[in-house]
Amino acid sequence: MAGIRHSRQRDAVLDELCSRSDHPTADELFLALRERIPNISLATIYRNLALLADEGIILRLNCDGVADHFDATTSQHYHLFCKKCKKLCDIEMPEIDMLNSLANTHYDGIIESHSVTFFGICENCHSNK
Amino acid sequence: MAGIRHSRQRDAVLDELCSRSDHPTADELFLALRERIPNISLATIYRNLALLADEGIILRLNCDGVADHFDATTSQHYHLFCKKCKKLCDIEMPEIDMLNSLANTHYDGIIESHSVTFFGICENCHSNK
DNA sequence: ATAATATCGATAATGATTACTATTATTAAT
DNA sequence: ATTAATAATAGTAATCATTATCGATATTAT
Repeated sequence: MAGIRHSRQRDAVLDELCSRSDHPTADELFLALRERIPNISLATIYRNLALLADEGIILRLNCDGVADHFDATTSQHYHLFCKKCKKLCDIEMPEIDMLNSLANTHYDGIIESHSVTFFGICENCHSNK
Repeated sequence: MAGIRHSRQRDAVLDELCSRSDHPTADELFLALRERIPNISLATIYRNLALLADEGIILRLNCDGVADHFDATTSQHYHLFCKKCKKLCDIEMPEIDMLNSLANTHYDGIIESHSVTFFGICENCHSNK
């Protein structure tokens, strides 16, 4: 929150995102936030999510085709996209640093970072089977 | 091409994609293909790319926010998104099988596959520095 | 050659996201 | 606390990638 202005709407966006463990889309946040702030605009949600993501305060999760999801947990973790419930779930595991160096041994460019998404079945769907 | 019908347009889409080493978007293919087939429709490109991807004949590459890219090389390789030229480049390296098993040791669901994208600077941009 | 079926081109529709604008709120400086 | 400068808001229009629709045309199995 370094040097970022505060507004009721901006604070509410971050607050709502921090309070949930799922990874809502802008539209899902919109539905939740209009309970508190009835006339909040969807554009305001998008604007603030973009700003917070640019500042590194939240994460923007891009999962193919569908709307972006957002995550207030910026500490190291990975995500799994469950093919049953179609949700993004957290996988807490240390960063796989060797991926970058491994790629570098096969490539003459500069590998700076990577993004990994796992696919399969989440804990919930698996245990409720 | 098991059991798939052929048409001038469909063959041309696959042909064009196979002939290039970049990873064009539907629109980029559209621009190239209308040289050969002046009245080809953008919808036809999209329709055939979707079909070919569903059949596993080509790959759909989803890179955040922007239009999907397509790749006729389905053999194992990874991609790097170059922050200088903003292009997707191939990284030829064997599949990192241990990623799935590593994730499984940290997670109680079922990890079936993963997708990795690297970020950095491609060979071209790096050597032309 | 014919009938059944898939594909085509053209374009409208959709869904996610961004841009625009007049109004309102927040901040920094008096 | 007032004020001036600046940023954020709501509401909505616009954009961009992609998909759906539909009547006309092409492809395939018979």
